[in-house]
Amino acid sequence: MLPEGEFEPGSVAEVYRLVDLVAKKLTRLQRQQIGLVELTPAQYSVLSLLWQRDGQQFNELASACCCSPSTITGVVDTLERKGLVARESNPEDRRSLLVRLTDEGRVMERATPGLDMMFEGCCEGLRRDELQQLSGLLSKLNDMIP
Amino acid sequence: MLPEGEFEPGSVAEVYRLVDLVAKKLTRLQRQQIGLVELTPAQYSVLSLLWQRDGQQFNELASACCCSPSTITGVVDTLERKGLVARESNPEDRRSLLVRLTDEGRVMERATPGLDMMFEGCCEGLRRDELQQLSGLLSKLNDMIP
DNA sequence: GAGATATACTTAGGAAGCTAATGATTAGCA
DNA sequence: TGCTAATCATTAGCTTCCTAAGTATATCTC
Repeated sequence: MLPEGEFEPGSVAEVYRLVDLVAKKLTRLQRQQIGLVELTPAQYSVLSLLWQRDGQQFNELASACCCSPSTITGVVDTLERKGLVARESNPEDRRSLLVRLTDEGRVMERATPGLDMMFEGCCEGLRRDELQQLSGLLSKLNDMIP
Repeated sequence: MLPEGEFEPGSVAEVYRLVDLVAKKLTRLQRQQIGLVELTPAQYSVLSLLWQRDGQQFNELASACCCSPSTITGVVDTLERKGLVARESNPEDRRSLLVRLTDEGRVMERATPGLDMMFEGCCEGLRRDELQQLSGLLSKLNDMIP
């Protein structure tokens, strides 16, 4: 949620405005696609992490998703209600729980379009090398922000 | 909320992951600063738009913030409760309302650090020309997404 | 001018996001 | 060993965000 102010060109504030806008637009596109299988972006993110590696702790999921642990509690609640995921006690540390996919949650992967599919054709005006450059700069910026 | 998957380098999906991460991190920084004057990022965005031009319609604010009109209804409700903003009927179109700053809302501008201030020093590792390049690429990408 | 269509805001209901505080468990250290 | 501090998940209370449906007003079309 950012205003279209006049910013010093090349300032971080200007970059923030654009980054925020682009993120919101892409999320909106993603929401449309993902909605076809009754998932929200947040649910998709958590499932994706589990498809990569099943059985993760709440704090792992939170830091990967860049949100607070209490948010993950809520998303996992919803996914559990849908029967896609289950809480399991962690034998190594009784403070923590592991989130694990159910059979249904595992099957879901095949029914769900990947991110690349969702964004296909949405920015054909950007050349390959421009996308890579963008990727590189964003990655560098990302590493610098605490 | 994005997983750290393995992505084809230079794909839109990879750019999305990074854009989303950077946006969240910067918003988190912003929230800390803005919290000192009891504002949320969404409230700050709406106030910023009004500081630039007072008396805007809900749909203008919504499209500038890239969110739905009903979200603006909620944010304006909160700002109104705080006495920073007021609803005013629009003489030109009786369907719409104008959001206008109160005196208190106007004064707020001087008490609030600008975006540039908030992000100062958060990415000194990025050169001036890199920031401008990033800005340019993001802007180009932004124009291509519906 | 009357009816259909479009636009502007609100409401309802739900999900996602935050912070701060709580309860349980573990780790550090004196 | 035993006390303190840190960590993990949850809860409570709010704000923000969405979609879909509702109400009021404008506009278009015949």
